Amino acid sequence: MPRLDDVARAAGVSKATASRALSGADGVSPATRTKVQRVADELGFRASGAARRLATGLTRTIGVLTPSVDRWYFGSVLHGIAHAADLHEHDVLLYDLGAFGHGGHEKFERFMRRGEVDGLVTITWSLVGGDLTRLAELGIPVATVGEPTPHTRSFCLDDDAAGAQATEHLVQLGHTDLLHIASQTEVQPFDASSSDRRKRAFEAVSAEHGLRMRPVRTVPTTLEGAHAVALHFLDRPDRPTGIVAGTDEVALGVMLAAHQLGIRVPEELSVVGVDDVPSAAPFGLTTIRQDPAQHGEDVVAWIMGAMRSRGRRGGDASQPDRSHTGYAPELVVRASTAPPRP
Amino acid sequence: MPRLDDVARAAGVSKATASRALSGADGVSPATRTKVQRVADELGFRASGAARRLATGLTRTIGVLTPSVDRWYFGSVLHGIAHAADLHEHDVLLYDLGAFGHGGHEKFERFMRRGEVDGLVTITWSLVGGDLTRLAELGIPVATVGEPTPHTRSFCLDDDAAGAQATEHLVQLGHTDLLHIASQTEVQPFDASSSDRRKRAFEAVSAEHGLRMRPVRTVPTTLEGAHAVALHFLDRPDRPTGIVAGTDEVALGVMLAAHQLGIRVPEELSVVGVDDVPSAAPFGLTTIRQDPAQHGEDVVAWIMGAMRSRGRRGGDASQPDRSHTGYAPELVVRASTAPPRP
DNA sequence: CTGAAAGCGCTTACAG
DNA sequence: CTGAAAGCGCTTACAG
Repeated sequence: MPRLDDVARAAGVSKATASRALSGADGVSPATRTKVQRVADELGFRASGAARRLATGLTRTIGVLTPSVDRWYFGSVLHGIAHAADLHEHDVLLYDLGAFGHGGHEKFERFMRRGEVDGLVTITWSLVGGDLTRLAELGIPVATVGEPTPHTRSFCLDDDAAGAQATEHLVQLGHTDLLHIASQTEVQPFDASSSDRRKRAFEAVSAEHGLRMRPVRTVPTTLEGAHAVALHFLDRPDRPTGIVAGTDEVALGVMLAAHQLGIRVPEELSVVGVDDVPSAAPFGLTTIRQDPAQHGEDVVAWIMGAMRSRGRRGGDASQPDRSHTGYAPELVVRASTAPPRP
Repeated sequence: MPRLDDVARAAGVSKATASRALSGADGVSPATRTKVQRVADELGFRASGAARRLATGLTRTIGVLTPSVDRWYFGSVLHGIAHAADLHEHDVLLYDLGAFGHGGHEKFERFMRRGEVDGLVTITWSLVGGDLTRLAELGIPVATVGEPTPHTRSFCLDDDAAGAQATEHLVQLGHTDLLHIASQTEVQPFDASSSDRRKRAFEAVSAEHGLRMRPVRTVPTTLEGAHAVALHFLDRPDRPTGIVAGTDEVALGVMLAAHQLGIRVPEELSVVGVDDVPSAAPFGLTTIRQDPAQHGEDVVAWIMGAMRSRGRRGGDASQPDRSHTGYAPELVVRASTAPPRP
């Protein structure tokens, strides 16, 4: 593996000049730059990342802390992050924390001990407020996607609007007897999780329109979990005419249970979800769309900007940016919702 | 941020001793070690990874090259990798290559240019043989999960056995008219992709039992893609009595299409998949189970072992291990398969 | 525009 | 068991 020194020697310049020529720094004559670059290519030179890190203090890496990678939302955010990081020539270091309390916290501590990154994004649900505070004190840009938080910059769907929009869609269709099925949050990070905010929006709209107030059901946050529970509480004559599910997975599980119980959707039961996962369309699920991959791209763009401004002002100059971006929900009407039957 | 030097001074020892005490190297008196550790804790010392990398040449990082993170198989493998890497105190660097030809190759080149890892796992479909050869020459342990390959160590489901088992299950039930629906492989990396091998096994079993030979259909590898295509070719009187789908996503898409066309499963159509995704159970899908997270854990375990033996023998001593591990498939019978109606 | 030199913060023979 | 010193391979003031 050739070193910078080899390139410099072969090009007949000093290490300093070779370094500048290769890094694109200015103050190098065009001729010299071209020559150094050619020699570097010929030799197959690849600068040592470790040496560069040590010299510059920059890792060119952004860290991701997530509770899961094998679920649609998290995978999509991660995809967006990876894509955007690549555009900025940054690597992504993945910390898959797993469920909180199931080894997640030890993994978090390990990150604190040895994770070396220039910027960090945490995908919600794995962290509590105290953790986020510690991260925010790391001296690097930190952002959260999936939940608004007072401790860091944050990005996510406007859950209040999403919950309201889903509920209002059914009210508009004429429903007066609705049930909200919330998906379980494994950890309660801040004052209100996404799930909580969607629930409250449902309740507010229900109250506003004077709907029958049924107690909210909370189910596991997977299709199979929601399905198992729905099989029980749907199988009774006094069931509602419409269901607002906290997520598409839950909605799909409910639809499947309804189908298996011989309850026709939407004739006898309307169902609306939140997410617009890829399988929502073939199942004809009416839902509220969000685009997590876009959120992932946006969070990286913000981190890159924040890194630049910190660099410029030499550190802890101004207050860190802890603003929140809420994405507007978009109702997608399909075949799972209709007016209630008289 | 305190440096090793600060710890050493505060503990009244040299940097060398402090380093040895902290790293757990032997040749340090117990008293000294304890003292150094205590001082390090008090000061909140965290060794610089960059400096350590430069001095040792080890990154304590393993790289993952994958075509996707937001699909069940890839997410699960990644989850297993992350978990096992954590156990070994290694970080994971994620390269989400995306579909080959859609920017995937440029990302691969970027990895070759600046990815610094001690071991590498590539999850199939994103790489072609030439790429794998280059990776194998990197001088670090490289393994592939998802496809057997001659270029590296590899791990995956025994696709031949899986395809045969699925087909034989339907034959055993009495079916003689089957259709295989294969999922599309975006790139054809080696001589036979998973999809190809499942297909060939289907054909071999069909021939062996003298079944009607229908041409294999190939569909997109998502539920929604398979669903759209199945809507067309299922809607005809001469449809088969049983379908062997290349994956659960495809099988689920087919079941949904059948349902929408008024074809009852399993009374009029049996369907079997491969994977056992979480939603297979609630949908009652008969399938061939595999456990990708386990494959991810195994591949990391192998990498750790390979790193140790390279270290021991100082480099390119013996031939690199390019063996293959095929996992035995496991048939899970549910409600989507039954004897054909007379 | 270019170069000599110091420095980033560790680890590890080598000597004692 | 411990320490002084060299070395890992870059970058970046500083001087010219």
